[in-house]
Amino acid sequence: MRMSKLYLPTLKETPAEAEIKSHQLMLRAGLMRKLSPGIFSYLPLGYKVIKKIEKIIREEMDKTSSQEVLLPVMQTSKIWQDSNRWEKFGPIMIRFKDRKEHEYCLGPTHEEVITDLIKDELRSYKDLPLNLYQIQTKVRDEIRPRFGVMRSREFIMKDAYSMDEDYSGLDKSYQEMYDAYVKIFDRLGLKTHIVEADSGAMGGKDSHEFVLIAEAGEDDIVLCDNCDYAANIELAGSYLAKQTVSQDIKKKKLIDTPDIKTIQGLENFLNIDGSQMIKTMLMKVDDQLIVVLVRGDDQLNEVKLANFLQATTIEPAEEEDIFEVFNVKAGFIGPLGIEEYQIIADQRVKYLRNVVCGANIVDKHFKNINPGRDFAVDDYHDLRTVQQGDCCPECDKGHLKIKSGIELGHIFKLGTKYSESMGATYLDENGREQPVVMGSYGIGVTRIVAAAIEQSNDQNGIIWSKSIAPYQIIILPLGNNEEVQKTAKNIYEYFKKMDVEVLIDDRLERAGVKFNDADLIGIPLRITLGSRSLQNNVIELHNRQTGQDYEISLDNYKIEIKKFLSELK
RNA sequence: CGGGCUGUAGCGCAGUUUGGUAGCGCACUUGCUUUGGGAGCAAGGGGUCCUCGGUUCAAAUCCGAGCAGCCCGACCA
Repeated sequence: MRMSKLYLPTLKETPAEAEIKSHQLMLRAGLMRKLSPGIFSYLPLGYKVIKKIEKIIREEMDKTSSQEVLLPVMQTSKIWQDSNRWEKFGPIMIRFKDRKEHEYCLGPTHEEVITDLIKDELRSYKDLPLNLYQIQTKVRDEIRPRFGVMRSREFIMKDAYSMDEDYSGLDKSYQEMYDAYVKIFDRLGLKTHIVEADSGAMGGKDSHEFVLIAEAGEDDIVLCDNCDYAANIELAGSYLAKQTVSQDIKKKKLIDTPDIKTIQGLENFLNIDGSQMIKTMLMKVDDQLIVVLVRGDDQLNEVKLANFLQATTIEPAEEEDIFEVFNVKAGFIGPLGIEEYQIIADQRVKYLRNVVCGANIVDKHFKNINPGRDFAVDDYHDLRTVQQGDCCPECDKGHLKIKSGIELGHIFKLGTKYSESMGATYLDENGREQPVVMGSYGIGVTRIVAAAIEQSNDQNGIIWSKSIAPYQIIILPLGNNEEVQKTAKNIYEYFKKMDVEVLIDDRLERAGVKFNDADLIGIPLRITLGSRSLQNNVIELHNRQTGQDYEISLDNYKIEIKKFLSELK
């Protein structure tokens, strides 16, 4: 491609709206432009990168038993009502009506469509297993789109759906996708961690995320520094030391805590650590009020609580509810004397002795409170969010690190959630009707572009890996010496003929402009030639990945550069 | 939805406090010079100053309402 013809508007200055590196560079390098918040147009260079990512995903998916389809963006409300998600998905779905007043949405995901698609065609266990995938734009009315393409309202996603007779079939399908994902991310040159994850709104059982560690990531993941334990913080297990409680049990005491409503306030006022307190919270769990206790220095993990209670919605209770249950405002609430409500506590609460908690009286707390003696707990469970430095729940020896990462892929075992509600069944060998057992497998295509840039850039711009670079070679003829122009063109034509993706900067620009743009757009190999180098019968080669420079004789540049091409990462 | 900030040329911004001819840098056009890491000089083009309303002889500037964008939070692949 000749750069004089390429629609590549690069920016010298960083747009003010872009916070993170990838967002800045995607705008500056002319990969995309914003239409409105979270909605982008992809320009030739950006779209070329997207197509390369899609190609790798396609190739690896086609090696599995999955087959590509294309499903609609515009979806009728009916299928969403069938799966009971029309209400549940909430405002994240863009909804609208057609001229006949029929309701539609723009697909935020495709479980419903795929289930609807297969339910009329699948008759027999002989039709299974089946695995279909698509690469499609999804639309979600995100509360707050940000970080460019990282959290956008329109994004391209590869999603696959597996359908099996039973759970052992699902396990196989899941493993096949898991293995394919490992290959895909490897080929993309992305160093991803595979972490245990929560299946969240999608529903289902096992789940893994493929996460790239990056400052800009929105996902917190937990890694052990000793073993290979890795999990999303939403479900990372909490280590519970073998407890020996030897402390004497002291007598309960009411104490004055004027206007002290927070754990930190109590720490300062009483000069006691948060670990010697009980934090009481009232949660609204699927419209039911439940009292939840954690240690004062712990944070409640709502995902763990939701999973334990098999709840779909969890939110902090309203002020009125708190008053109704405890007869006091937040800040002084405690678990004593509220037997008519269910009390659930984090497992670490069980081993607390002589601690502080709210007294359900304004400006008062209790001292020397002991679970069991002073109040009853209906259930103890792991409900706290793990913290940096915690002991590893897996190996017992290592300590946990918390890192932010970018979620690039997510695979779920859905089970029969959708097939049951939507009637996707088949007849088994005994002629009995059974729901199809499903799995769901997503990869964020556009997000990968951003992640790749986050992983690899420097102060001059993007540094693409070989597999997704829009072009492999960029040729910079400097000056307007005719011999230079002619030679550059010959080299360009040669690589074009060899099917190497090559750019030539034939613009009437100064050397500095060409160098800077070449760096900015991150092409792995740069060939420079000017009258100076031509006099010595050489061309200059710069490797963007290693930063190294070479002089290569014009007589054997074809072989030499081919070698460099094959050595690219 | 709550909190904070911002809307002035394609981009980055000043001007708003104290009302009085709409500016700077980059980019763009033309000419000359220059030509190996974002050139120099000269001449030029480009504005509903977010919108609507109000105050005033006079509004980018003051007042009111609205809209949009960005950041933080809740939420989320």
